[in-house]
Amino acid sequence: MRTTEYTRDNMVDLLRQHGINPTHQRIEIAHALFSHYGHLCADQVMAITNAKHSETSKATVYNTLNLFLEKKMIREVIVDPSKVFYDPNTYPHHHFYNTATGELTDIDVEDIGLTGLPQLPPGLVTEGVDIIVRVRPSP
Amino acid sequence: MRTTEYTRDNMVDLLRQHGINPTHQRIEIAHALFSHYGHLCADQVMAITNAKHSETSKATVYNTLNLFLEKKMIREVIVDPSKVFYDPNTYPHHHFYNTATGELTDIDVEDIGLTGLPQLPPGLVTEGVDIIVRVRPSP
DNA sequence: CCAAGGGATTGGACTATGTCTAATTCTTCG
DNA sequence: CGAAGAATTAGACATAGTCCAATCCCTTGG
Ligand SMILES: [Mn+2]
Ligand SMILES: [Mn+2]
Ligand SMILES: [Zn+2]
Ligand SMILES: [Zn+2]
Repeated sequence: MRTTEYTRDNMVDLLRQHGINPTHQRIEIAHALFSHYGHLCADQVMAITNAKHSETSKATVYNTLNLFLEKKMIREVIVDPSKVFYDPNTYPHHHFYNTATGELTDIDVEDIGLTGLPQLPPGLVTEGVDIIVRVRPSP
Repeated sequence: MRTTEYTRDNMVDLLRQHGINPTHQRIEIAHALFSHYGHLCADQVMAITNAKHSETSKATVYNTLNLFLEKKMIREVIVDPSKVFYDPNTYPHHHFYNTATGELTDIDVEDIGLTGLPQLPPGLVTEGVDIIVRVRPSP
């Protein structure tokens, strides 16, 4: 449960906390992701940041999203073979994916119990566990 | 545990069992998927079916993979934003995904216990649950 | 204040996966 | 055989994402 206000000033702090130099475009992109608080894909981020009148290029949108990922300020959700979703919620959680509408909904990890994962072969380490529940409108 | 031999004749039966007219190209593609018994992507399927000397076009590879999916003879695994993997194992199961090598490994669903999934909103029905454990070589 | 340097941004070319279409070929069956 | 329908095909097309060299911008030190 988040109560923070997603002002541009707070975005600056957030960027700094992740070791990211807060430039104008980065602040706008962070603001788009966090104020919208949902699961956006790159073209939606681009549309939102360019909605008013400022210009942010496609290259910068992708550069920035990949930088945010690298610095773990956001995470990606891979459920659709044709595009990546970017998720401002980096707290571990899972997803419902509505295959008819493309809508993603969070599932709190507290609720979930997952047991019986096999031992990893030696030399491997777990990066994360993604649970995706694919849903669609009943017929 | 599968013990079937993946001969072309058996592929013909398998295609018929799924209501698919067994043509030369479809038999070859099914054979590639099932004899390799792994998780292949479209370009690998195409490379394998065209390895000897016969010709199967890119359009046919995609047509056929999508037909197999539709008829539920195979399933798709979405873990990499840049390509789909096709899985001849349609028995419910989950996956390890090695993000360094791109390798997918099955996790038997018998082993797994999953509890606490929230109730679905009315009007929605579950299509499937995918658990992906992303792993990488230890540092 | 200016100039230099490094980081950030940019347009546009490029790549890769996947789709579409219209023409062709193959199969089935009377 | 000949017609009809199904399957295959080459190649154009769509689209997400990457790459690159040129430019821009911001900091800093003289
Ligand atoms: Mn991608
Ligand atoms: Mn498998
Ligand atoms: Zn989420
Ligand atoms: Zn599998």
